[in-house]
Amino acid sequence: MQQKVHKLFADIIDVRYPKPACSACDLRDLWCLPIGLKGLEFQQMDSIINRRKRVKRGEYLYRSGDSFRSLYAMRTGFFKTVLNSENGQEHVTGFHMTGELLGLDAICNDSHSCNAIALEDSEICEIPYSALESLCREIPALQHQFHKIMSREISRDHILMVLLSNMHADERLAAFLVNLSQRFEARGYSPVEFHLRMTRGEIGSYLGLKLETVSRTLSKFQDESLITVQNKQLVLNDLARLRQIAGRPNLSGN
Amino acid sequence: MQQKVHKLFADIIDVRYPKPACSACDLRDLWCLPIGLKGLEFQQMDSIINRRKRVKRGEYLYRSGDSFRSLYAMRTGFFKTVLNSENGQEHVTGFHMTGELLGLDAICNDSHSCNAIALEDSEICEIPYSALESLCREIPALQHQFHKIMSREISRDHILMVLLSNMHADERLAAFLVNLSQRFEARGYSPVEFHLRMTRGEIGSYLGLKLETVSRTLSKFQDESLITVQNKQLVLNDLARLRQIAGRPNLSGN
DNA sequence: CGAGTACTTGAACAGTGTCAAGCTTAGTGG
DNA sequence: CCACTAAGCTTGACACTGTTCAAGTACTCG
Repeated sequence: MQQKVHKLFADIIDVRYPKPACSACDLRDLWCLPIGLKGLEFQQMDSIINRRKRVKRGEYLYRSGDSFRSLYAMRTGFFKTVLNSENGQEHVTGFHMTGELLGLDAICNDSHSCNAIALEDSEICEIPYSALESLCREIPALQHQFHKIMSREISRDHILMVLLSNMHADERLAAFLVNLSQRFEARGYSPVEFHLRMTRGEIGSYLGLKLETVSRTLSKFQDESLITVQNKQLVLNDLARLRQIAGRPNLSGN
Repeated sequence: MQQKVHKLFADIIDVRYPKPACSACDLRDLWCLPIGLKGLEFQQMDSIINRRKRVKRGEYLYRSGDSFRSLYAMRTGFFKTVLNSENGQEHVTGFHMTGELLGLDAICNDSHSCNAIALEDSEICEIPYSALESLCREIPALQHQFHKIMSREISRDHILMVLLSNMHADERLAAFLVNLSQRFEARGYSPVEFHLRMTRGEIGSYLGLKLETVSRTLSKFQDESLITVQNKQLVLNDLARLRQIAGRPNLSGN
């Protein structure tokens, strides 16, 4: 992640590795779990997070079928989640960055239903689920925040469903780029210049398009001077226009 | 709802109208909230459900923008939820029947983001959300069940996203019919003969197809003797084959 | 530096969408 | 109870977006 605009506190907590502390974590400003907690409650939250994992690029955080024990809060890095269907096809259900919670879809089955794969070297806080449920019974603010996070995931998916049913290739791509832009900005990076961590094929899978269509549409945007793209390096030259093409401003919030 | 196979307890609890009792409610066998509760806990659950609503066909249970106070558990009937996007378009995000919980997507915003509209006269248990959160702190089984329900909603949406990105019109339709069949069966109705409560346009909106395509595909299925369709009355003549066309067995479970 | 992966671009094709016309059904009011 | 009307549905012809297949290029990583 280059082009850092605001300095995050990541460095401070890195020295404590491998024991993270929610109280010292900058992700509180995003949508991570501890939003709204106070003094002592942070310590309780810290106490249930037993370790931080490092996941290298290409490695799996969990696989479909793995038994479900923990949720995972992203500290740094970039992930994709992939659902593989019967006929061997893979489908990307999401791209995930700092502050997001992975594994929510596993609660209902007691086992993971998708694969979580790092697209760059990443750090993860493992949150044992049963401990989290216990703590939610003690700390109403944590409980509420957890419910909000699940609810937001549902809302996001509904918006994505609209995108997948109604929108044309260029609208989908524009919405995708605008969404990435917002999310980078919320994390203190440039909203107009960033590095795509996924392949064209992965973008296509996520947006319901073939990789050739993604490639062609990016080329078209470049011809129209909306973006400058060179391999995975991307500059958004006309965010306003991209927003307009996307139609709906938010692909999936945050 | 005709073609009832197993008799439900609906009649028993109807005489108590308007005060429902989870302890006497047959929906426990589905995925409603009180799964796994014991004696006294049922009474606690009953005590927070303050009233049962009747919603007539065509009426709204809630609208996008309404402030969020309660979740709604469906007792009887049939609902659609509709997201309307900026440009005035409507998009059906789900069809909902007995035992399902509506309003989960509203928790994150404190206001509803979609419209819930009855497709037939329905009865609803209103569950004040703050009371539910309180009770979840007291009853671990309820808490866990609530989390499972939200998680399942997320899993479903992911599967629907795969359907919307990858599958052809006939595959979508087949998956849709198989899913309806399963859900009717789980509720004690015939899995092979039922009444569609939604229009072709609503099916199309949900599946990301135009109503003409839905109509054509249904006609095609009929020509191939897979189904018999007359207006909204439907018979599935070859469920196995439909399942095969659908590819993935579950569109959205239960 | 070489091999494999990722990407770009072209041309032909297929599946849905669009537009239009006519038909059926359900609901309303006389 | 029947006639009327609006809404829903079916079907055809045609257009168009995105897919498929293919070939060639450019990266990336060991």
